[in-house]
Amino acid sequence: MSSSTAQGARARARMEVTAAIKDEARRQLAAEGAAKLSLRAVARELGMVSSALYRYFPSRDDLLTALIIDAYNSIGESAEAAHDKAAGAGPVQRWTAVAEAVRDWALRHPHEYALIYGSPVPGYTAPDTTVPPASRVGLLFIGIVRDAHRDSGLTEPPPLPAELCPEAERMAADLAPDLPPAAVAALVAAWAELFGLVGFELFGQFNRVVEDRERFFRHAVARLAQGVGLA
Amino acid sequence: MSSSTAQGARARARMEVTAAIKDEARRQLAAEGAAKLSLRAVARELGMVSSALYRYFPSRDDLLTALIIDAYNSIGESAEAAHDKAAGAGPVQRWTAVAEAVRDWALRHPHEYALIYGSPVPGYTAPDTTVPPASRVGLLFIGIVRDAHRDSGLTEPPPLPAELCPEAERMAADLAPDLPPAAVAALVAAWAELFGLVGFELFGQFNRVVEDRERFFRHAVARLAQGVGLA
DNA sequence: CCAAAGCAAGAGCAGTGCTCTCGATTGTGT
DNA sequence: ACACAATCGAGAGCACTGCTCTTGCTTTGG
Repeated sequence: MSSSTAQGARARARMEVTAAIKDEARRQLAAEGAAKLSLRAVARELGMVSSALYRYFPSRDDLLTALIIDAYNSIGESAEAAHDKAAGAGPVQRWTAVAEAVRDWALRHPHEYALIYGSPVPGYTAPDTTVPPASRVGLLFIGIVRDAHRDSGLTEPPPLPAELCPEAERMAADLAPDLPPAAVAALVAAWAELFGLVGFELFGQFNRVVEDRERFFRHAVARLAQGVGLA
Repeated sequence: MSSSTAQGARARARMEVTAAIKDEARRQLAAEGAAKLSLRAVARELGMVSSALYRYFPSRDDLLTALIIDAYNSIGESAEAAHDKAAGAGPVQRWTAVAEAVRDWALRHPHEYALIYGSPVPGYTAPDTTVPPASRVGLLFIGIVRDAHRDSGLTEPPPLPAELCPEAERMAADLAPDLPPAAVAALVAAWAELFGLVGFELFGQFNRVVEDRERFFRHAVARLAQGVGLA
C-alpha cells in the first residue's frame, strides 16, 4: 500500500522513537562508556518513563546489541569509504587507507570501539545478526589481497609449517579459495595484529612508550601489508 | 621488634582480611566478570556487612585497581617462569615460550585478561603504581631481543622511513639504547600485535574463522619473532 | 463501530555503591 | 596500669539501577 518508510503512522512513530532511543543511548555511550549506560537515564532524557522503554528494547542487553550492530556498520562504512577513495591506487595504498580509516574511527569513537573490539560484556554472547556487520572490514582486506594476487601476484608466500597446512587450507576455502593458503593465514594474522595496534594505542598501553602514534602506526601497518605479500 | 609479616596482631589481621577480600573478589571476577563484581556480594560471602569493606578499600574502583595490579603480576610471573624454563634455548624459542605463556594465561584467566588488556572501565585511569607490573612481559621481550642482538646479531634491521627515525630513536633511548632503532620499533609493534592475536581469540573474533587456534598462534608468533629480526 | 492491540505511566521489587553514625574492641603513650 | 585515641563492625539510610506488573488511554483494523 505504501513505501517501506511510511506504512502507517503507528509503525513510523515506533521507528522514530526507536531511533531516538538509540541516538540518546549512543550519546551516553560516547560520553560515559558502556558500563554507565543507563536505561533510566535514557528514558529521563527523552521525557518518558523507564518502563515505557521496554516496549522498544526488551532489555538493556538488547539495546547494547543494537548499538553494537550500528557500531560495526559505522566502522565498516568508514573503512569502505576510505577504500573507495583509494580505489585506483596500488594494493599497499588501499591496505593502508583502510587501516588508517579503522584507526581514525577508533580514535573518534573510543567507547564504541571498546564495545565491539574490547572486552565483551559479562554474560553477553553476540547473536548471529552481528556477524555480517562485523565482517565488513575483514572482507575489505580480503578483497585487497585477492585483487593484488589476481593483478600482480603476491611476493613470496612465506613457507608454511606442515602442521598448519590443513588449517590454512580450511581457512582459505572459507575465506578466499583463490588465494594460496599461506597468504590467507598471513592475512588473518595481520588482521588481528592490526587491531592489536589500534587497541594498544586506544586503551593506553602505548602511554610513555609510543609518542608519535600516527607515524608509528603507518609504518607498522605498512610492514603488516608487506608481511601478507603485498608489494 | 618482629618480622615484617607480624608487626602486631591488628596489622596482621588487616592483611588477612584484605587478602580474603581480594581472593573472594577474584573468585567473583573469574566467575562473572568485572562488571558484575559487587562489593556487597563479596562482603556477604565473607560474612561481613558491606560498609565494613570500605575500611579496606575506599571504593569499588580501588578494589579493581588492586585486582588489576595482581593480574599484571600474575601474567608477568607466568611469562617469566616460561622464559626461565627456556633460558638455555635460542631467541626464537624464548620468544615463543613467552608468547605462549601469555596466551595460556589469558585462556586460563579470561576475565582478568579482559580487565587489564580489554576496554578500560569508564571513568577509570590507572594510577602509576600499575606501571611496573604492567611492564613485566614487555621487558621480557626486550631482554630477549637484546640478548639476541648481543650474542648473534639480528637479521636485517628493516629499513626505517625517514619520518619515523626521530620517534624510533626516542623509543630506543627509553627502552633499549643498545638496540638499533628500527629493531625497537619492530619490537614494540610486535608486542602490540601479539596481544591483538590473543585478544581476537579470547574475545570471539576468531569464531568461525580460525579453528586450530593453538597452531595458528604458534605460527603467527614465529612470524612476529622473525619480523623483529630474531633468527 | 467496537473489540483488539499497542502504548505510557506508576508502583513496586531486589539489588547496587556509598555515607554516616554508633558502640565495641584494640593499641599505645604517659 | 590506666586513660586516650585510633580502628573496626554493624546498621540505617540515600540515590540509583534493571526489570515486572497492573492500570488506564489511544490508535488501529475488521
